[in-house]
Amino acid sequence: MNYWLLKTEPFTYSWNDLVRDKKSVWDGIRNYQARNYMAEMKKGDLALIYHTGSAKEVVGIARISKAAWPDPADKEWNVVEVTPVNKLKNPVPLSVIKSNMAFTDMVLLKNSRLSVQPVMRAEFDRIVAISENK
DNA sequence: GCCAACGTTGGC
DNA sequence: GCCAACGTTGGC
Repeated sequence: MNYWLLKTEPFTYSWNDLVRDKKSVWDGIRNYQARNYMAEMKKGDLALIYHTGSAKEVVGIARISKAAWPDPADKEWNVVEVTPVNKLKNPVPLSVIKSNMAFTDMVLLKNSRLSVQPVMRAEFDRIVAISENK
């Protein structure tokens, strides 16, 4: 089981949109590194959903409900299907992640522009723990 | 609104 | 193959 983080601009497509839609094809990723990570995703993997822009916080957990397949709009690229699992009890802001030593190696901090990224299980668990203890 | 960091493109 | 120029992302 692998863990991931998916970024989205909430004005474009938010966690609430995902909940409303029940599932969503995660498309429009046009970055080779991100594409490669998408190709590694397996059905059942979990992904943190992170809001960029003015939000800058992890808001929920989604499941990869369908592994990567070529984007019908441009077959050079991949899409996956994601399904919401649960909203975090409290969102975990980037500022908290930045100030916590447990996350110094997190891709979110080291490569802030990557919109699809792997997350260590320990990081994933810590984010969930922080979200519940507030 | 600015700009640092990063990725891509294209001339050489 | 190098790298300057340019474009994009996303935090501040």
